[in-house]
Amino acid sequence: MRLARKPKISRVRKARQDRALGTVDTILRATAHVLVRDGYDKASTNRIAERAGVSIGSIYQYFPNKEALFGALVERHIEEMRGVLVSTFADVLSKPFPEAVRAFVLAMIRAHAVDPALHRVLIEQLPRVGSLPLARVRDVEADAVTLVKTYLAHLAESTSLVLPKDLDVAAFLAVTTVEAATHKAVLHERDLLARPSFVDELVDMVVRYLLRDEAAEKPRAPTATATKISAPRRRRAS
Amino acid sequence: MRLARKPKISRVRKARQDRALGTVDTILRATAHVLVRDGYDKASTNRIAERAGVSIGSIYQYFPNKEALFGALVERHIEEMRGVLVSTFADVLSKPFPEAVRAFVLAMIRAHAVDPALHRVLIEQLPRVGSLPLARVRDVEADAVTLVKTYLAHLAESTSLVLPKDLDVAAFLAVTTVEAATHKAVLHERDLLARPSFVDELVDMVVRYLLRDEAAEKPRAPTATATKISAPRRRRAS
Amino acid sequence: MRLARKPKISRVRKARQDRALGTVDTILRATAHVLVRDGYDKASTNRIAERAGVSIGSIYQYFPNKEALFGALVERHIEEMRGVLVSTFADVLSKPFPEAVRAFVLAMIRAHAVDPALHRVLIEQLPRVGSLPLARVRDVEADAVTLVKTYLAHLAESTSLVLPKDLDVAAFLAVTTVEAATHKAVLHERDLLARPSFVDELVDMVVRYLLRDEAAEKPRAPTATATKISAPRRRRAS
Amino acid sequence: MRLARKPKISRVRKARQDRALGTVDTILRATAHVLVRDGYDKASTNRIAERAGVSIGSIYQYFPNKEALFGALVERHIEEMRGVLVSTFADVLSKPFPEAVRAFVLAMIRAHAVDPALHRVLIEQLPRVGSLPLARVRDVEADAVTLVKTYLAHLAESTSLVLPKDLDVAAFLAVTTVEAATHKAVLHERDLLARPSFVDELVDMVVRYLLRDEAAEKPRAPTATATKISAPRRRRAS
DNA sequence: GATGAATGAGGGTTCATTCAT
DNA sequence: TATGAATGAACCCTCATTCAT
Repeated sequence: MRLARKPKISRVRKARQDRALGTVDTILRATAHVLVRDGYDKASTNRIAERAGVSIGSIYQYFPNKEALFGALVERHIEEMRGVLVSTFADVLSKPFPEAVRAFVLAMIRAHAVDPALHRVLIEQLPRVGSLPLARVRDVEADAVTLVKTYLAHLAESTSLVLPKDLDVAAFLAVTTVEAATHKAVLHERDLLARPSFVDELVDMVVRYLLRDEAAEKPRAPTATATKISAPRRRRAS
Repeated sequence: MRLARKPKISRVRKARQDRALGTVDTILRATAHVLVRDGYDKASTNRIAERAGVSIGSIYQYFPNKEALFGALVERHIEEMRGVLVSTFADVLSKPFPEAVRAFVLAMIRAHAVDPALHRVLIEQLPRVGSLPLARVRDVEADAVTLVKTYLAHLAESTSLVLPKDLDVAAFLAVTTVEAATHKAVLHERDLLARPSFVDELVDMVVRYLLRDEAAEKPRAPTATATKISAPRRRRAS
Repeated sequence: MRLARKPKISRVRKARQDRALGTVDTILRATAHVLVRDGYDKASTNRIAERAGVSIGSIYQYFPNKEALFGALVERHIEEMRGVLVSTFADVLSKPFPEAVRAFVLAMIRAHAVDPALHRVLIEQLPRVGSLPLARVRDVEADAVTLVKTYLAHLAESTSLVLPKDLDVAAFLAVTTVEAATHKAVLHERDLLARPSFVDELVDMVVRYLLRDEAAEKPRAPTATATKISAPRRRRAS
Repeated sequence: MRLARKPKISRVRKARQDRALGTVDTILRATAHVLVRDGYDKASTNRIAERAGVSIGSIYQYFPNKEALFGALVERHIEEMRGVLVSTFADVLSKPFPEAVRAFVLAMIRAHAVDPALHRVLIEQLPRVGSLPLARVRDVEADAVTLVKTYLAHLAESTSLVLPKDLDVAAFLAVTTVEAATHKAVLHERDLLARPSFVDELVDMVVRYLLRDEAAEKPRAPTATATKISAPRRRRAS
């Protein structure tokens, strides 16, 4: 007979560790932990409360329901990722093109590295029926697309670079490509990700795509470095 | 004991419609329908049975449990997509390079167009904890990567085309890019997808990436295939 | 996906073996087999039908419902046991007392040996809520008690044997003791049952109880061995 | 979601009655009640919860599953019976033999009288497939057999009493006989049980069996204990 | 008769949520 | 505020029974 015994010793200790943190934070951490450890299906509110070292009632003190709880976690995770992205974007804009792309790629990788395990459960297991996780991710991606498009439009106007004509599509492809490659690599192809060529190739791909070279027509254009240099030069030469 | 069952006219009519189809097929269709209409969390076996116009027992006559039911649906969907892909791949191999890429892209779009709504729920909502759904999708993608890599290796040997050095990464990027762009466009960016430039740009991106032109340096290198010609011109002269 | 495949080859073969038997008999055998092999909880009508090599419909052709099916099996088993008992009882009546007891004990053991495995499931697992198994067993035991009582009464009248005064209780105790000891030994104490002393002791117990010795009054009655000998001698001494 | 719950007056009142008792106790009582009233097959967890005046969830708060629930009930019942038995056994050991037997028989009757109706369902209807109910009963009986055997061995050594040679069988028969007779009488033959002769006869049977009188052969053998004396003497003088 | 696909009431169990303390 | 026992709708699944063929 299993009576409700509570040898919650370890639980209590764990909870104490987080004592400094607010209860909300403790709950959110526990949510992430349980989600990663046990998967979405097993992540019941009771289990989360247990892990957090608080009573189930306390969860409902701060979150109206389970969806809101997961929503807050998603929001928080997305914001962390966005933070990494944004802090990088800042100086991306001022860099010469190929370097900007590389910075963008690295930022994306860094963003995905914030908490890959959590990211994975969030993306793969959370029910996306409501408007929760995936929708928020899409929002972020949409933001990125807009940003990139703006950046490209700016480039096109202020430099002589030759860019794809349909900037909507171009920005979409650039962002989608970098995000998808990064995402898949971080989650499922760690060995590919580890190769130096991974970033190089990904950057190369995006640069080659976005940057159309006029150089072909002007064979002698001496470019110091491969990618970086050629690009600028290419623009509306004629 | 089964007493007078309530008429449930629509249910009966629905059932009669599908009478010609096997029960298994009816159930699978209902599963897809409910999944798309109500989302995974609401797709209970009882709801599916109701939609199928069969009793809950009939589902368990053909599927040992719910997971197997969804598994069968995933399998079926994946096979349909794979069918589209494979039937296209056949002649891809014999085509000159850029056309091969275009064929590949179109095949991927067509594959995703088989049942986009279902594809979406399957990808986004099915719990990927078991081994079924996502794993199967990854299998297919892994197959695609292998195929592409083989194809590229073959190209590199039998032609004078210059390809990326790290073919593992190259194949991964090519497949991931095309799949991701296609997937996202089909599911969430129908207006981008509708533009003629979408395919053009996607093809362009992949071709520009995979194909490095030596022609610039070796103007006379006359390559028979169309492949060489278009791309070549692009690269940096110096 | 588990479709209703029917590689019922072995099933069919099994069924053929019983082809000579009537369908009812085949079903009853299958019922016993499944009951013994899988236990009551797993003995579903479908499983029984499968084992019998007939369709589930055929069972309902011959038995109105599951209870009736098990009822028939119980009836049959009880009758077999009763047959063994009765055929023994016939000559018990004419035997001198201690031998009669021994014959009775042996008959009981033989009766329980008819199909111990089946007997066990029937006794231990069949729901006795209705009036089915246990009730029938009790009927048989009640019959036995009556028989024994009659026998004892007859003995008391026609001989000078001294018997317990309360023949109701005496008969009850005698039958209960022999049945219980036999039952438990056959089902759970095979090693005790195998000892020669088992039967000897059981017979001894009953004889000592039923037969009160006049010897006490006749101190010199020299009995060679303790139990065995004293008893016989006791017989119609007067 | 829990909307306005229906009054269910009796349920509430019943619940209030037991409010003092722990929920576990209430559930266990309800289980026993339903088991006795409706039989095992009808004793669904929902029915038990209803009877207990608690929600079905409360059952699962304290018992991991249905088997554990019944297991706890069996355990509890067995312990109660064992308690009665043990408290009696204490002074059995110090008593002269026939009185010890009588005490044993009375203890067994008292033990079976703890809750005969429950005892009956537990013994007759609980599926003994798992390891719980029947196994536990057998454990108790095995303990009794061991105890009795030890007691007899002690007697044989420390007194001049003549006992059966095979003490394994003797102890088995003694315990089985007393248990079976008691069990059947309590459950199905209340009128026999009510007769004073019932206990007398049962005690008589066991004593006669276990105790072999040397007195016959050795008239003068004066045995201190009451045992020897009573037995012989018992026979009808006339 | 025989078949077996289909039926659906009902069983055990889970877990988000409430509320008296 | 915090607690956690209690709640009960709903889920997945089983299986005795039916009936059109």
